[in-house]
Order: sequence, then structure tokens, then C-alpha cells
Amino acid sequence: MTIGGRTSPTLDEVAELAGVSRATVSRVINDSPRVSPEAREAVHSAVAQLRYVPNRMARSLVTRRTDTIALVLSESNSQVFTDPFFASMVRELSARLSDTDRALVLLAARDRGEQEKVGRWVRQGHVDGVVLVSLHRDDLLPGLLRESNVPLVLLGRPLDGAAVSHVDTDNAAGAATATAYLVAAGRRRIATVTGPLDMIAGVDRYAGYRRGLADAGLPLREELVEDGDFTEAGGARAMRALLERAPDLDAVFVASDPMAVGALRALHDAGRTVPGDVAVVGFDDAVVAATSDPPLTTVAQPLDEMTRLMVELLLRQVEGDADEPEVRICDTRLVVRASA
Amino acid sequence: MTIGGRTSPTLDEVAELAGVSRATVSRVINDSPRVSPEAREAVHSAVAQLRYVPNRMARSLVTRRTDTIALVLSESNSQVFTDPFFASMVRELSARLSDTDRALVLLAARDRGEQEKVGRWVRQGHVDGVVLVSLHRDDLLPGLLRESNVPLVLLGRPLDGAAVSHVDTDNAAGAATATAYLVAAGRRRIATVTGPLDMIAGVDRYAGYRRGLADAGLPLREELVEDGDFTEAGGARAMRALLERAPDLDAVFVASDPMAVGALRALHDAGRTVPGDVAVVGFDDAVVAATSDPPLTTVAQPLDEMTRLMVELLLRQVEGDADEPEVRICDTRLVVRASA
DNA sequence: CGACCTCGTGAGAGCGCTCTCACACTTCAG
DNA sequence: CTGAAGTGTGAGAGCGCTCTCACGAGGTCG
Repeated sequence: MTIGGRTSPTLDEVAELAGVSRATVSRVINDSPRVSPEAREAVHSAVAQLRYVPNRMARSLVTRRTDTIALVLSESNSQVFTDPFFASMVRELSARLSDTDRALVLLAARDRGEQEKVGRWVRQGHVDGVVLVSLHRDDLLPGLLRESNVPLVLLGRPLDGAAVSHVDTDNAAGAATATAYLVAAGRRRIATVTGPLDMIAGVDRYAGYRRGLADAGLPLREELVEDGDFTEAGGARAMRALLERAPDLDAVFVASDPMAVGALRALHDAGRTVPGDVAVVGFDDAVVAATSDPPLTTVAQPLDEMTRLMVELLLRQVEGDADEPEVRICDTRLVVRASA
Repeated sequence: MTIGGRTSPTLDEVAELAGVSRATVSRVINDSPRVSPEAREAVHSAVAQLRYVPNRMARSLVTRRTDTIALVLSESNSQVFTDPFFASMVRELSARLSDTDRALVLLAARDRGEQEKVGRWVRQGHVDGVVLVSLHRDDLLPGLLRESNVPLVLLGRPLDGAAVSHVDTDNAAGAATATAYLVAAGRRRIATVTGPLDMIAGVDRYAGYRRGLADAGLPLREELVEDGDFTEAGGARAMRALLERAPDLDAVFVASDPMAVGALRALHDAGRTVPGDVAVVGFDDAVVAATSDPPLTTVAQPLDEMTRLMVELLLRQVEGDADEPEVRICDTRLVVRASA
């Protein structure tokens, strides 16, 4: 194989140098047990001498595996990158897959054109499986990938209720718990900054907020609901809108920590104290939640466990042990700090 | 080819259905000119009917190309993702490569173990070329990739001065200009928050700051220099340290916009007005620079042009037209807003 | 002591594609 | 009318690897 003008060695060359057959070299490379110590040794030194690296394409052509997994971000907003939740997930995913000697690659699909392109790329057989995150209602990718029969796991349940393996948190329960906590603290004019309502996490957390109000016998007030976009700037903007429309609010459930940080800033700028005037609860338990001023009370989701489960479900499909789509729902936990 | 239990069609099956030879199908797939319209039509409909997708591994095995390019982030700090500079670059890179029908994948190499793993993955032939960004002094990757002869372009000149194609801005000149601007505005106690000094951008911007001071005949004062890490939190921390150590500073050159935003916050918290008490200049002209309070005066680098150049240099190597390593240095531009 | 294993090895087919080459057929200049 | 040039097509080799199968050498057992 030629890269940059130099030719890389092949199995045959290694075999010749080691004085064995191609099959034996292949056995050594793949750690097959039945090889004599002498042959193994000869091959290893030939490999080292030639700086031999197996050609992945040739190998994959016969094994039908690439040992690489794709994490696909279906997000028009390049701000996803900015979300610490996402950064942590990448780290954890990558570590988990390393344990199985598989590589992780990230693909971003910003618009329909890129989604189709990514779909094609995946169908061509570049990867053994796909983890799909940050899904919006009109995403093409779940459909494209499902019909291409590539092993697939979603983060968050599919908006259309399709039968696909996925891992999710009980967002609604978490949001309801957060709202109940605010009620129990004596708050009565509880506002919310929602996530994007074309994403399942946005929808479910908003539903949980409503359930929390209903459970407490409180009415849902339109002026206390403002849509956000999961970014800090969006959270600040939404908070300002809420303050303008309902200056007497005494609490706010914010559907993500970055937005909650923005809300904190907007409240501070408006001269409100937290939690004195307004109690704030966030969602995610991002790193920033512990360092904000005041530290955020927030709904934590077990990100590491979720990542572990995604890898588990995906690898089961990759290994061929998967029969039916599987679903795992994780519990949330309210982390009480100073903001509420 | 089997994915998830179903078998995907091969070229031969398409050929049989279309009533032509495998070679003709291949010609149609690859847009070769000499195919009769009838044959072309027959193949197209067979492809559509079988939902045929070429097997990338088989194709790559013979063509020696994968039509995918990797962007490798060599960064232990998962905060890189958070940097808007990086997000913009990904978007632009992806768009540029789309024009040439190549896919972009991202790989993160957080520690030496992952760097070696990425190096191996690349050497195995998964990609046609690599763009390497966010380089630190002790990174293994430049060395690993260079000796594997894979087409390679760095963002930022190599710290060890090795002969590798790269694209960079004239960081030192930009920083010197910023410093001169502060001097011209009558500032005399000009501090700096540097970038990480094991990264070339950190080193060069710091050098530019020193040159700016020297050109104005101002001394370099140790208490006016604090290291940062290119993050907002790091910028705030550094600014607080500077204020404590040198309460009488009247300006600060901050080596990145996210850090400058953090510095702005620290200054605000310390009761200093900007630019009244302290003038602030950032670097990058990130989106946030225009929306911060006050909007940031900052050194802009032509990110889109740099990305375009990286793609150009890389593709030239991929196409085999590259002889020697090539270098492109872009000019910076001072964008004056309200903070200085 | 022949039948039967086990073990290490090599020969060779084949994964799905591209691409060179040869061939049949047409077109056209001389 | 002949030779050269051009056009569409198919046969077949080969990319670098894995993996099945056959085989010979040595060991075990009835």
C-alpha cells in the first residue's frame, strides 16, 4: 500500500521475512492460539522490522467489521459542542469503547444535506454501529439509519415512538420532582424555561413541570413558560422575557444547567436575589452547576451509566446477539445546592 | 454484505439484473463517460430497485482512497469542544470537504494512550488525510503521523519547528498590534492573560505582547503576566490573580475571547469599569466578542480563510501533487469595539 | 501396532470492487 | 475498398486480508 510515495509492507512480505506462510502471520496478528512460540517470535520480529501495519480495508472486506463506532450529532446548532453534557459523553464513550479496542469517530450533521451524506457514509460500511444524539423532530437520520440496518442506539427516546434501541433518563419524573421541590419550599409562582420543544428532552421536561404543578394543584400559567434552546445565552434571554411578563414570579425550573447559568445572570442583572427572591432549579448537574453563583440546585442524570448502557446495547447488536430493540431508562436525582 | 441479518446486494447482482457486466455497472457508478445511455439507464434502475450501495471497503482496497478526512483534536482538556473557535472551524471544514465529496470525521485524543490509538487507526488506512489541531508541546501525534506518511496539515506552526505543512495566523504580530493599540490609548500598566504556554498560539501571543511593550519602551513586569488556559473560567481566575497582585493595572491583553469574557466578569465583580478603569483586548473575534458587555475589542483571525487553506494544502497532498511541506500564514486584524 | 486425536502449518479460495486489456462494431479519411 | 481511429462492452486479474480445509508429525489408547 502506498501512502505519500512509500509502499507499506503486506502480509506476504512479513511472511517471507519470517519464513512462514501468510496464514501463520495472520494467526499471530489475530492472536490465534495455535501457533508455535518460535513462529510467533519470528513473525513478531518481522513485523517490527518492517513496521508492518495491517491494511484495514482488506481486513474489513473479509471480516465485515471495521472496529469503529460513530457518534453522530444531528444538530443544526453548532452550539452542541459547547454543551458540557456532550463533552462528558464523548469522553466516557471513547473510554468505554477503548476497552473493547474499538475507535470512536464523531460526525456532525448540521442540515438535511449533511444528514443524507452521513447516512450514505454509514451505509457504505465505514462503521460497525452508530450512537445518535441530539435528535430533533424532523431529523432524517433515525429513519435513514434504521432502514440501512446498521446497529443503532439513540440517546433519548425517539420522538415518533419508533421501535429503536435507546437509552434515556426519566426526564419527566426529574422535572416533576424539581417542581415539587419548589412547591414544597413554598413557591407558588413557578416559571419554567423549557428546552427546544422539537427535542424529546425538551418535551419531557416540560411535561414533568406541568405534572409537578398539577400534582400540587397549581394552574399552568402561559406567562410563566418561555422556550429556551439549551444554551446559556438562550437561558438569559428567556429569563429576561419571563421577568418582563411576570415580574412577581418566585421560582423557575430551567431545563438545562447552561440555560440556568444564563438565567442566574439575568436575575442578577435584574436585581433579584437567588434564592431569596427567586429560586432556581436546573437540569443535568453539569460541572458549571457546582461553580455558579450561587451553586445550582439541579436534577442530575447518571451520564456515565447512560453512556455505559448505550455502549452495551450497541455492542450487543454489533456482536449479533441482539434480537429486539432494547430500552433502558435511568433515574434522575435531585442535587440540592444553594439556588433553591 | 450482511448487516443486521439482511444481505446487501453486490455489484454482480446489479449487473445481472441490469443485464450488463460488472464492469459496466462499475463505470456507471463511477460516472465514467463511455457508457451507452441505455446501459446507464438499466443500471440506474437496477441500483434503485436493489437499493444498492457500494461497499466502501472493497472499493478502498483497490483505489487506496477512503474519501474521508480526519480532524484530530489533540487535547487532554475536553473543554476544547467548548471553544467557539473550534466549533466554527468544524463547520467550515466540513462544508469545504463536502464540496469535494469527502466526509469529515472528528477524533479526540485525550492522553498518550489515545494518541497512540488514533495514530494506529490512521496508519491502518481509515482516512486519506489528517488535520491536526490544538497541539501541545509533548504531543505524540505529529511525530506518529509524520512517520506514517499520511497527508497531514497542522493548524498552528509546529512547536519543534519540524517541516510539516501548516496554516497559522501571525499571532505575534496580532498580539503586538493589540498591545500597541493599548499603549496608543494611553495605557501604561498593561497586563496579559496568556494562553497555555505549551501551545504555539499561547507562546506566540505572549511573545507579541512582549514585543508590543518593548516597541513602546515599556518594561515587562512579571506581576502583570498570568497564565490562562483558553477557557472562560480560566480567564476569570487569571484576572482575579492579576487584580490582586497589581491592583493598579489599567489594561489587559487577553489571549482568547472566551478568557476575555471571563476577565470581563472578574473585572465587573471587582467593581472595575471597562474600559474606564481597565481596557480589555481579546483574541479570535469569537461570536461572543460582539455580544459581551461591553463588546470586546479583539484581534480577528481569518478563520474561514485559514480553514480553506488547510483544506487546500491537505487535498494537494492527497492528490499527490504535493512536493514539499507548504506553509501559509494569515494576517490578523484588530476589531475595535467598546472594551478598549 | 493400527486407529484415532491433537497440533502446527500451508495452500488456496474468496470478500466486492476497479481497471486494464482485448474485442466487436461503427465511422470515416484516403 | 481498405486501414485507422473511435466507441461500448466484457473477461479477468488483482487489491491485502481471513479462514476453511487438508496434511504431516507426533502422541495416546484399546
